[in-house]
Amino acid sequence: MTTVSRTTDQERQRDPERTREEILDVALREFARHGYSGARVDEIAARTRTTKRMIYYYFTSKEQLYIAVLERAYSTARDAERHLDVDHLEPVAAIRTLAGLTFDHHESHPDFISLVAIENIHHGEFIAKSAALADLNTPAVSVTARILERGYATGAFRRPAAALDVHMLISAFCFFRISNQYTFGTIFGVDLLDPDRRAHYRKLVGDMVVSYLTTAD
Amino acid sequence: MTTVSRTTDQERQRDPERTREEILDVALREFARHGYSGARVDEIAARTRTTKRMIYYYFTSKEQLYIAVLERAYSTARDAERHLDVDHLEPVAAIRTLAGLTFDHHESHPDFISLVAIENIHHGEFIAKSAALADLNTPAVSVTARILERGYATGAFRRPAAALDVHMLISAFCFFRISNQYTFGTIFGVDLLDPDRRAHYRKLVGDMVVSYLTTAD
Amino acid sequence: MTTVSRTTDQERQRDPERTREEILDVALREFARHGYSGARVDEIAARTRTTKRMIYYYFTSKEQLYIAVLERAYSTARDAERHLDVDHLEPVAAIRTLAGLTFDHHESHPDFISLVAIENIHHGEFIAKSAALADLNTPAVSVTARILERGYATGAFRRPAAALDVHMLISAFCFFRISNQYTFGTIFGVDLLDPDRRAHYRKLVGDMVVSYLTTAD
Amino acid sequence: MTTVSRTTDQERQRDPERTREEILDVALREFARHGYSGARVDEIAARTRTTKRMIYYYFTSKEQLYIAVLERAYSTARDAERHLDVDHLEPVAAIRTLAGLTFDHHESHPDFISLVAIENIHHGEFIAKSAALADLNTPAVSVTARILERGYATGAFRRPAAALDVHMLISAFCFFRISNQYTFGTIFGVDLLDPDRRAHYRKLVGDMVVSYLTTAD
DNA sequence: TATGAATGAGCTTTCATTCAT
DNA sequence: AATGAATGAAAGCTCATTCAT
Repeated sequence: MTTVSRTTDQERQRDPERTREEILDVALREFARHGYSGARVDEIAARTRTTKRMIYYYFTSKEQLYIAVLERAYSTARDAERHLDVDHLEPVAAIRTLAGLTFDHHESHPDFISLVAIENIHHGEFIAKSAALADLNTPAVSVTARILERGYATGAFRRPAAALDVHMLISAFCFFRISNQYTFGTIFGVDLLDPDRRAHYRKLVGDMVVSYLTTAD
Repeated sequence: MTTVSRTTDQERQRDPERTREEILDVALREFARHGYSGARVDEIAARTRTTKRMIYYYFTSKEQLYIAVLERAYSTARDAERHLDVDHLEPVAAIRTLAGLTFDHHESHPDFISLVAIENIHHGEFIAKSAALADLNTPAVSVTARILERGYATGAFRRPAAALDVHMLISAFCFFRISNQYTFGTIFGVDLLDPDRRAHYRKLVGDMVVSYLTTAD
Repeated sequence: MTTVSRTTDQERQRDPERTREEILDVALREFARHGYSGARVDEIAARTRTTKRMIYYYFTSKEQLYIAVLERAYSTARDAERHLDVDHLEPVAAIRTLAGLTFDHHESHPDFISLVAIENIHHGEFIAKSAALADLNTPAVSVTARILERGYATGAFRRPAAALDVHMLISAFCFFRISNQYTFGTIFGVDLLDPDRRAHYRKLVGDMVVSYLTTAD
Repeated sequence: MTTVSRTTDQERQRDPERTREEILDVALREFARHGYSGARVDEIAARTRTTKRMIYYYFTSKEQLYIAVLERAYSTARDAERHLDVDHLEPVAAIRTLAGLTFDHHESHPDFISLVAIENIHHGEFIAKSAALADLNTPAVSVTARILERGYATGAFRRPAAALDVHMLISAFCFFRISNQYTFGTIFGVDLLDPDRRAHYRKLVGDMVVSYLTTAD
C-alpha cells in the first residue's frame, strides 16, 4: 500500500503479527464492501501478500476471520474514544465537541460503519459469538455521562436525559450520514459526504444535541 | 396445503400477479435476513409455492429479483407517506406527529430497513440501475417542508432549517433504532425494541426535532 | 464397460435411474478399493459418464452416496439369498449346498465384502444411519433354520445349534477367505483364491459345518 | 502433565525409543478407527505428547508410519503365539485350547483386527512393501502342525487336514466375530461381544474344529 | 405460460508435507 | 536431535443459471 515500505516480503513473512494485521486490513475492506457472504477468501488472499492457505492457518475459517475483523474494529473504535478529553470544556461546548469528534470518527471509518451494518443484517450473531465483544461498552458513554452531570449541576442543561440516549442521538445521526449515504444520495439527489457541506452537517449534530439538552421538557 | 385457503394452487398458478407478489414477499424476507449474496434463490423458491425455475421465468436473474424487491419496497414506503396528513395540526404538533409516524413506520418495516442497509453496503449499485428508483424523492420531505413553512410563518420555529435536513434528523434516529438494534443491544445491553420503552423513544425523537426547530441558532 | 451397449450418452442422460445405477456401480468399486475416506468423489465422477456435480445432485453428499451404495449392496445380497432353494434336499446335503452357495456368493462379490469390512472399521455408523438397513435380517438364516429343523427331526443332526450360529460359522469362513486373502497370502505365501484350490476350500466349509452338526455335543 | 508420572516430559523427550512407541500406540488407534486415509496425522500428533513434526522426523511419511504400525502389530502377535504351549495336552484338548487362546487373543486386540482388515482393503499393498513382514509366517501354524501330527498318531483325529487350513478355520471364526461385530450386530440384532455369550462362542470354535478333525472324511 | 433435470464455475476448507533454523 | 511456521495441491460442496420440452 505504502510505497515507502521498507519491509521486504521475506521479512514480513517472518513477522506473523504483521501478516495477521495485513490480512485483517484487507479482510475489513472486503467484508465491508461485499457483506459477509459476498466477501471472498480468495479475493482477500489476492490482495494480501500471503496466500489463502495462510488465512486459514491464522484464522481457521471465514467466520473466525470475520469475527477477528469485527473485534479489531470495535477495539480500535473504543481506543479512539479513550482519548476523548472534553472535561476541561464547559458542558455545552463539551457536548458539542463530543458530537463533533463522533462525527469525525464516523467519517474516518466508513468500513467500520459498513461492518456494523452487516453485523446487524445478521442479527448480531457473530458479535454474540465473540467473548471479546460481550458487553464491551464504550468510553463515549461515560464521557457523555460526566458532561451531563456537569451540565445539570451548572444549570446549562435543563432536560433530564440518560447518557445512553444522548449517545444514541449523536451516533444515529453520524452513523446514518455514512451508512445511508448511497440510498439517500440517490433518492434525494444529495451527497451527504460533500466536503462543502461537511461543516454544515457537523454543526447540525451539535445543534441538535445542544438544543435537545438545553430545552426544558 | 391448507383447506381453508380460498385460493387453490391451481388458481394461484393461473394468477401471475399473485405469484409475482408471493415471490417478492419471500424474497424481501430472504434478502433482508441474509444480505444480497447470502440470500439463496433455492431457499426463496422453497418458501414459495412456485419453483426456482419460475423465479427465473418472472425475474430473469437474482439481481433483477433483488431490484424488483427494492423497487416494490420503496414504492410501498412512498405510498405510506402519501397518506401523511398533518396539515390540520399546528406546526409543533405537526412535526412531532410526523416524527411519531415515521417512528411507527420504521418499526413496522424492519425488512425494508435491512434492505436499505444492504443496498448501502453495496454502495447503492442496484438502486442506481433501477430507472424506477432514480430521484424517487419522497412525499415526507414535502410534508416536512410545508410544516416548516407554517412554523416559520407563525414564529413557532426559530431555527432556519432545510426540510431535507429535518427529514434526515428524524429518519436517522428512527432508522438507527431498528437497523442497529442488535449491535447496540449487545454492546450496551439494552433492547431498543423493548415495548416498555417504545413510548420513551417515540417521545425522544419528537422532543429532539421540536427542540431543534424551536431553538434559535 | 460393455462394448455392446447400445445406449448413447444422450439417451442415458435422460434416464435418471440408469445414471443413478451407473454412479452406484462405480462408487461401490471406489469405496471398496479405497475405503470411505480414501474414495474420491472426483474419481468416481471421472469413471462415470456424468460429472461430479451430478453425483451431488443425485446423492447430496459423499456420505449419502456411500450409504446408498451400502443399501444397494445389502439389498442385492438379500435378493440373492431369496432364491436359495434347498428344501428338496435331505438335511446334510441341504446344509452342504447352502454352505457351497454362500461360498460362491462371497467369491462373486468381493467389493461387497470390502464394503462390509469398511463399514465395520467405522463401527457401523453409516449402516446405523440408514433406515433401509435397520434390522434387515437375511433370508439365509431362515433357510438355515428350516434345514436344522428337518435335520433334528430326521436325526441327521445331533448337535443342537442356533441357526444364527450356523450361519455365522459358514459366513465367517467364506467372508474371511475373501476379506483376508491379501494378508493371509503374504504372511503364509498361499493364494486363497487360487482356482486350483477353489474346490478344496468349498468342500472344507461344507465338511466343517456338516461335521459340526452331525457330531454330538 | 501429571505429577505422579515418573517420566517427565523432559525425560521422555530424551528417550527416542519411548517417543517412537508412544507415537506407534496412538497411530495404531487412529488407523484402526479411521482407516488409512481417514486417519489424520494432525490428530495422531495431538494425541501424542510430541508434535506432528516429530512424527515426520521419526517416520518420514504417513505411509511409513502406517507400515511401522503394521510391523509392530504383527510382531506383537507373533510374540504372543511364541508363548503358546499345548504340547503337554492330549491332541483334542490341545487343539481346543489353541482355539480358545486364539479366540482370547482376537478379543484382546481389536485394533490389530481392524488394522488387518484395513490392510486387506488396500489389497495388502503396504504389507508387501515391508521387508520385515514378507513371509513372516506364524508360530501358531507350527503349533497346529505338531498337534495334528500327534492327533493322527494317536488316532484322535481321523480327518486328514493341512495345518494351515485348520489355522484358517479357527482364525476365520475368531477374526470375523471381532471384525464384523458392528454389521452383524445391526443386521441380526445380536451383540457378538456380549460378555454373557462369550463362553458360548469360545466353546463354539473349539467344538467346530474338534468335530471337524475327529470326523472321518 | 410453465417446468423438471441438469450443470459450469467457483467456493470454503483440508491434508500431508516441507522450510528454515 | 529437534521444531514452529508455512504451504501446494486437492478435496468436498454450493450456487446461480440454463437446457429442453
